[in-house]
Parts: sequence; structure tokens; C-alpha cells
Amino acid sequence: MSASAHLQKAATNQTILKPAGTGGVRQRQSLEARHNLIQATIFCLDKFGYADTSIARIQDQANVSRGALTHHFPSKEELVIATIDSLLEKLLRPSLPSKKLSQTDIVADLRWLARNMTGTACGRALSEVLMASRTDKKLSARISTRLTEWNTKLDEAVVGFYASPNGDDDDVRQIWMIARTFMRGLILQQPFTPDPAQIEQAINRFGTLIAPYLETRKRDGVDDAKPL
Amino acid sequence: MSASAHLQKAATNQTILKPAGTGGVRQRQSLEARHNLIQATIFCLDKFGYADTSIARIQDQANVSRGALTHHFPSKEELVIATIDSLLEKLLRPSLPSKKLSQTDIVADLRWLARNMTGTACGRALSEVLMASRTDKKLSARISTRLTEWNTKLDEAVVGFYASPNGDDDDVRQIWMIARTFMRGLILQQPFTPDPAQIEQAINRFGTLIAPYLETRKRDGVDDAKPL
DNA sequence: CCTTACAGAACGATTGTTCTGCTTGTAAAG
DNA sequence: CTTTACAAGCAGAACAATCGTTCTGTAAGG
Repeated sequence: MSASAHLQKAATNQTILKPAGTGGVRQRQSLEARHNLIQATIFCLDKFGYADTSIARIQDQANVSRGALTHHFPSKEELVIATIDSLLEKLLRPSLPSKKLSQTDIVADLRWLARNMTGTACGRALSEVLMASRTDKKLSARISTRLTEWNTKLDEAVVGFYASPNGDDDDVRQIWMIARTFMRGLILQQPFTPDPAQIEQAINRFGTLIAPYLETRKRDGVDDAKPL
Repeated sequence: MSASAHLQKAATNQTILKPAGTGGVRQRQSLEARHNLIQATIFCLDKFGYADTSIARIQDQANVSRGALTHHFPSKEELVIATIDSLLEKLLRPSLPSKKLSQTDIVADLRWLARNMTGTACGRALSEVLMASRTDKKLSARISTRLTEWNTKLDEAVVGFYASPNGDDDDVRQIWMIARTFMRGLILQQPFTPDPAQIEQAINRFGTLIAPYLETRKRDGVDDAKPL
């Protein structure tokens, strides 16, 4: 099955088009293979969890040979780190280009945040890696810098969208940090609260808790993504 | 090393004392071995994470032979489930018998809650299992009932300690569920926010967010534990 | 021509489970 | 109280399966 898939993939290879002077055929295929492997890793992390995400499963999911995988990522750790980078970037620039921000409805923004962190494969995959990094010090050492930077970027973005009634930007940052923490906790709370409606109610209630301390700034750019 | 430890353990065996008609020597030793194995499992879950908690590591940590382990727990799943039961019971009846509740200080209670969920080996071990149960459906099926019941017990206990200003007990339950979710999220947020002071500030701020909607009931029993 | 990209076998280490003995507490029989 | 038989408790080897890594060989773009 695997071998035929490789042949099939080679058959669909089109050497004619060359997007815009972006490297040769080799480089393009290489990047594509890397992307497929990272996508497969995200899929496996979400579906099987960190403990059961093995190299065999990943290469199976990506329809890529063992040799190709080890060529692009010499160790599992490298693959995981590349996946984390991809996840952080993806979660920072979400795929909601057309959706306008709901001027005053904080709860709507919270729901969007919840969906991004617990309702998507990327969000859940990142949670798996975060949990694993708690005990895997080698992994933790390699991603901690990236994570704190990512968090800082989020803080900066948030104060661009929300303001505090008393002008304290730090409080805005802190409140949204609390919101993100709450959202992450939902993944661990779900086994206790299987009813989705109850989860949604909790999100709504949380929105009313923080609403008094946030007011939306007037938005200028329309095409601005919403990196919360 | 392992063999000598077993001999040493056998040497300290005292067949004279019999606590209070609690079974024979066999049963007592058996229960003790079970307890040791569960404790070792909690330790390994906390230190190595779910992915790297193997049977070999557990039996090594518990100073128990492989045969003894498989005798008490025929499969790894059985050991994990027994460990979860132990964790839930332990987190429901915490070891704070002498500490009186801080009548009005909700933040103090929150700090205590945070410590129980993220500051102890038991709390972190439970988080590891919760995360694993998300993808391990076999495990999830065997513990989901217990978890929801545990959650209900907590809800009932909470309304015994706190009341809503407008008399809505359900809102009290919901707010404390949000608080627990937030605390669980702290484990996943810590990689982003390495500074413990910032975490503590967030807990304090969260306390001010929920404080307006909670008021403490007058406590009657002094020796009441605080199962939040 | 030669370096990159890949296929796949082989590796030792470790996983969880099953199995065979040996020891020993315990309760019934004498 | 002594003896005996039996099952429970346990030690440790053996098991196939799977883990991540390393290696050799092949094809092809530059």
C-alpha cells in the first residue's frame, strides 16, 4: 500500500509549473514533504495523543517512507519542534480573514478563542505538546523561548484590540492571559463535564466575569487578522 | 539491588502485631504492596509524564518485582485506573485537617485550590491522566463515570461553603467550575509564563473577578475538610 | 559528475504481557 | 496442638511487538 502510494504521488508530479522562481523542483518537493510530515504529526498528536504518536504512525499518516522522514528530520525531537513552530505560527495567524471583529461582543471573541484552542486539531495538538514539555526537559529547553515570545506577541496584539476602562493596559494583558489559561483548562475539564452545553455556558459566564474590565477599541484595519 | 531489597523487606516482617483484627498477614502485605505501587505510579506520572511512565519504571520506583506487580495488577490499565481512584479520593479529602477556612478571603481559598491542582504530585499526576484519557478511549470509558460523579460531589460541597448574593446556587457551582478549569489551565500555561510571580498575580486577579458573585456561608463544623 | 532526496532493511533497546516455578500464610483434617 | 494440603503471593525468565535510530543502496535533479 505504501509503495504504490509513493508511485502514485510521483505520477502526479508536475515539473512544468514553477510558481514564481521559488527554488527548483527538488526544493519544492522537499518543502512539500516537510509540510506533509508536519501536518501528519499534528493529526497524530490530536488523534492518538503524545504518548502514542510514534514515527511509524506519522510516516504512515503522511504516506511517506521511513527513509524520507529520517532524511528531513534526523530525530523525532526535530520533527516535534518543527511541528510546534508550525502550530504557533498557525495559531498566531488564524484562518479567519473575512470575519470582522464583533465590536462589543466579548463573548463572541471568547468563543472564537475557545474554538481555536480546544475545537481544532492544531489547538489540541499544541496542548499535547505543552503537557509533554512539562516533564520532557530536553524538549522544554528547546521551545520555552519560542513560547514566551509567542505569549508576548499575543499580549501586544490584545492591547491593540481591547482597552481597560481605567487605562491600565497591563490589566488587559493579564485578563486575556487568564482567559487563555481558562481555555486551555477546558481540555482537562471536559472529562468531568461531558455536556458541551455546560461548557458553552461556562464560557459565556466567564465572558460576563471579565467584560466589566474590557472595552473594545475602535478598529481601523478591516483585513486585520485576530491573533488572540 | 532489587533482590536484596526484597530480602530486607522480608526481614522486617513482623508477624506478631495484628493492628485490629484487620485480616491476616497476607492480606495486609498485599494491600501494602498495592498502595506502594499506586504511590510509585503517581510519582512516575508526575516526574516522567504519562508517555514515559512504563511498568518497568513503576516497579523500579516501588522496589517491587515484576511478578508482584503483574500479580496485583494484571495489566497496565488496571494499575492506572486504581491510581486514578486513589487520586480522586485523595484530592477529595485533602490533608488539611487543622487549617480553618478563611472566612472571607476567597483568594486564599483559590491559592489553596491552585496548590492542590498544580502544586502537588497528585494534582499533576491527575492532569497527566486526564490528558491521556482524551485520546485513549478505552481508558476514558472506564473513568468517565467516576469523574463526573467526582465533579458532582465537588459541586455539592462548594454550595455548602459559598452562596450567591442573589441566591442562585447554580451560579456558585458554575463559578467554581470555572475556577477549577482555570486552575487546570495553569499547568498548560506555565510553559508560556515561567515567572511564578506572574502566575500568582493571575490567581489573585482571578479571585477579584469572581469575588463579587460569591459570599461565604457561616461555617459550623470546625473539623470539616475543604473539598473544593 | 555529484550532491540531494529518498527507499527500506537492520539495529539494539524497551514496551506490556504471559508463563513457569518457588515460597508461605492459612484453614481444614486428624 | 499438630499435620497436611492448597491456594495466594510473588520472583523472574521468556515472549512478540514496537520503539527510535543508523545504515546501505538507488534514483534523479542541478
